[in-house]
Amino acid sequence: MRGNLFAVAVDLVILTVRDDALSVLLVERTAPPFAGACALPGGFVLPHEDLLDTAGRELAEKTGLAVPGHHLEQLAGYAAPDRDPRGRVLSVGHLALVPDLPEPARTGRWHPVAGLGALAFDHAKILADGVERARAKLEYSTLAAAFCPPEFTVSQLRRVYDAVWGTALDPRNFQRKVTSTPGFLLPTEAKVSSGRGRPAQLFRRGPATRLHPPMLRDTA
Amino acid sequence: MRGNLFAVAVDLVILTVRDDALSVLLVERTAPPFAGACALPGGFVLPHEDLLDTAGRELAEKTGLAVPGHHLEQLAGYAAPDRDPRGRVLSVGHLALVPDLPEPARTGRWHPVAGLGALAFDHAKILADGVERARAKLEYSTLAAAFCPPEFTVSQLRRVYDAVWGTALDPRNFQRKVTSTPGFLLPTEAKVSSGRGRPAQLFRRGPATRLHPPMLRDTA
DNA sequence: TCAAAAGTGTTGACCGTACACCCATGT
DNA sequence: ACATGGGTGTACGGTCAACACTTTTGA
Repeated sequence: MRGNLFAVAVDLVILTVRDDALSVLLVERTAPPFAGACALPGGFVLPHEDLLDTAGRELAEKTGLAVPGHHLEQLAGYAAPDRDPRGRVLSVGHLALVPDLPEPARTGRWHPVAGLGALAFDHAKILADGVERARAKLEYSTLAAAFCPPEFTVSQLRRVYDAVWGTALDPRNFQRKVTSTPGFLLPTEAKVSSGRGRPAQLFRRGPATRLHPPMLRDTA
Repeated sequence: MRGNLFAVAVDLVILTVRDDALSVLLVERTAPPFAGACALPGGFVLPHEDLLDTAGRELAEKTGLAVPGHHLEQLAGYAAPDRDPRGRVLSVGHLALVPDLPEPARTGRWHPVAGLGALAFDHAKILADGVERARAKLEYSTLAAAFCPPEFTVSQLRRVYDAVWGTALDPRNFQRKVTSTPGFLLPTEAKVSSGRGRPAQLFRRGPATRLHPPMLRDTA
């Protein structure tokens, strides 16, 4: 078998919406290269693991979140010859969408993706790809609900769209759109009053995964 | 640097439309494992290469096509621990869309993707992902033209959609849709008469890359 | 009573589908 | 003349953006 050998790592773009801002979990590097810089959390693939296993393990280690029930998908492979000064490392980027959490226990901090500084390695590129994937997927899937807690209101869901897209969607049309898509939102008995105004119906995620027709984002 | 080492390969899903059938270029394996079985063309990443370099080199070797001017994109990484009996091999699948060619010179043969037998390794999965990606991209991009020769008619383009999607789109509405999308098709001076009927206008690919609004495929 | 947020009704514009119809060519 | 495929016109129906309007709460 010809070909030189690579170390294979998995890096995670873990996104959430905090304070109406799309945010990513970053860790600070303590060892060279790029010591002191921010980086995506990640790690090497162990002998018995498939890529998604490694990604799920890293997600659990960094956030305490179990993989089933949280969205995790592969983004792409990154293998530029000089991307790691230590040698030939191929990294497989992954995208995770999680609800807003208390500050993660172990390591890492949330950073709004807007106005972020330089990142270690080619992680800025991986992050950009992840953000772009997330933006695109909200259009034609029900994935926005992955950013919400188990029970949420239509307003919370709309704030997710507005944060990810930088839009200001019309609350009335948005309401009709999502509630009239079969299987997107399951109504619960409960209502919740968030300070002012009429209390909102609480919903759970439904079984639907595709959004037909898609949500349009040009209402910037 | 911890982690065990991988050999890294690139496998190509090279699709075309031949005789109104979506077809893929496959090579027959001569050496074990899977000797005698069909497989996607591919090869190992060389020391100085990035992934797309390797994919472009393989595409040129197998089809004689130059990379600039032909669509080539990464699909995903595949790294199940037991996917190659020789050891730990990570393969990065790539998707190429090419016009109908004379039977490729060196090696490999075109096979319609419908009713294909078993493939070596996990190549059936990679192929399925590539086909699905191609199907999805025709909806919202002008990529269908990548399956056509430099000059083509609206009918040829429609046959691409029908072959990839298994649809029978309405020729009249299709015509209006593609000709009214700015930058999709550039009219040329020439017309061509394909045996019977009124000669058709010849077009070239335009600069547009997105299709807005998307082409819909439910007219099965 | 007022402000604010949740939710419903309605209208006009746009787009996709379906299909009638005309155009240009080979036999 | 006729069949065949290229291309245009048009009417119907669905969806979306915009916005008036009602409902339900806290202050």
